[in-house]
Amino acid sequence: MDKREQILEATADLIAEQGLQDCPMADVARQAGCGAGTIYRYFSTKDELVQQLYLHLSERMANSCLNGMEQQTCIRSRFDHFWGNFYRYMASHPRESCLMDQLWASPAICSELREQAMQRMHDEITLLLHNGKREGLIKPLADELLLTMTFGSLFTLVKKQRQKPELFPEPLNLQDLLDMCWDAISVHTH
Amino acid sequence: MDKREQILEATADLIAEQGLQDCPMADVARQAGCGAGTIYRYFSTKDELVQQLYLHLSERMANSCLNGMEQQTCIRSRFDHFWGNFYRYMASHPRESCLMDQLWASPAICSELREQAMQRMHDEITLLLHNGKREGLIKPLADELLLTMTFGSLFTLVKKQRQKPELFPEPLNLQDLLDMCWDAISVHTH
DNA sequence: CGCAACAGAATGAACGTTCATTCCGGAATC
DNA sequence: GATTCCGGAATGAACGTTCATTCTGTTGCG
Repeated sequence: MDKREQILEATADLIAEQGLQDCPMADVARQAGCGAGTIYRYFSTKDELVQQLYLHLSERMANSCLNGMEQQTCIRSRFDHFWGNFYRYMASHPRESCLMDQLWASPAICSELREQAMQRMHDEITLLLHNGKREGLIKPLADELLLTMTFGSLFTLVKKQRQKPELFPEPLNLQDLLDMCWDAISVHTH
Repeated sequence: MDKREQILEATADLIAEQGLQDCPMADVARQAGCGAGTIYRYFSTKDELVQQLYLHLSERMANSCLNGMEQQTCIRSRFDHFWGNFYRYMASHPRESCLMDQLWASPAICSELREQAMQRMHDEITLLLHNGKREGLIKPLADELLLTMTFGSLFTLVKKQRQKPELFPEPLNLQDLLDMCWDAISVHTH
């Protein structure tokens, strides 16, 4: 049993349930099944604990998103594969999605840390967009813009589904979502 | 000079600058130019202060978004007008955008409050989508889905521009953004 | 025994809230 | 007009609580 891991898990559970601003160390300790002091053997500070949790989560999310990418060759399937991975991971991991939501909006995570954690995903998608633009499939707009539009819409959608599931009585069709994202950034020939 | 307004403004400034979790009442009082106790003459609790601030902001945002809508007739111009209003308001009000970002992700704002504040905007856009679908211009998908995709992409984009302006060296073309959003939800005839 | 890991009580700083007091403007009285 | 009185708005020091962090004693292992 890895104490460090247990503490990270406990923190994740608590933040997802009670929110970032209502997550006392005493509760983390209880949930992790250890004393309050023990936490400080693994993390020097509460801030560091939260930051490490963020890195831990990002790593797992990036792995999910990149999983199987090497097998995809055509631009559109790479696009669908990547963002499909992203959506499925988020939708099937409400705890992680809830955490990301809170951590992403919090000043507790500085922007350097945010970038570092997203680097691999960012590189992958930038390459994809670059190739797509060269082939004339994708609109000749800034990478950051194309990326943010796609990411933002899927991320916000997952969040809304989590917060108010009754607004989405029947399960969404993943392909519909990917089509919407693709239509947003792709060139339409008439 | 309206004290209540002053306190709301001070709270807005502080949350935008220092974050929701670093906004002590003592600081609010100092920024508002009044004693700490005075705040409690206008708001029974810190939570209520934050909630009232949220309502205050939502009201102004909704007014901006709906401004001039009655003059637009065709679906596409209504769409562009509404989301153009939204984007321009957010992009030109970084403080408000930053606040919305934090308040929207916070458990301090319960979902009833969130809905109440957004009702007018929600109704307007739902009607638009409904008409668009009837005319065969818009994909026959759930309103909530179409709405969230558009909202999420623009909101996330504004947020990213605010957090890392250096990623967007030249100003974005609003029409490009609206085209992307429209392409995402509209039917493409070949 | 020696040493590291651990638990949980103790500590003190930070913060939301309260409340006794002060301040201020406008009636009321002469 | 001058003076007194009064209500409620405003104040900020003080209080009690919460919470991150530290301290101290204990356990378990070599």
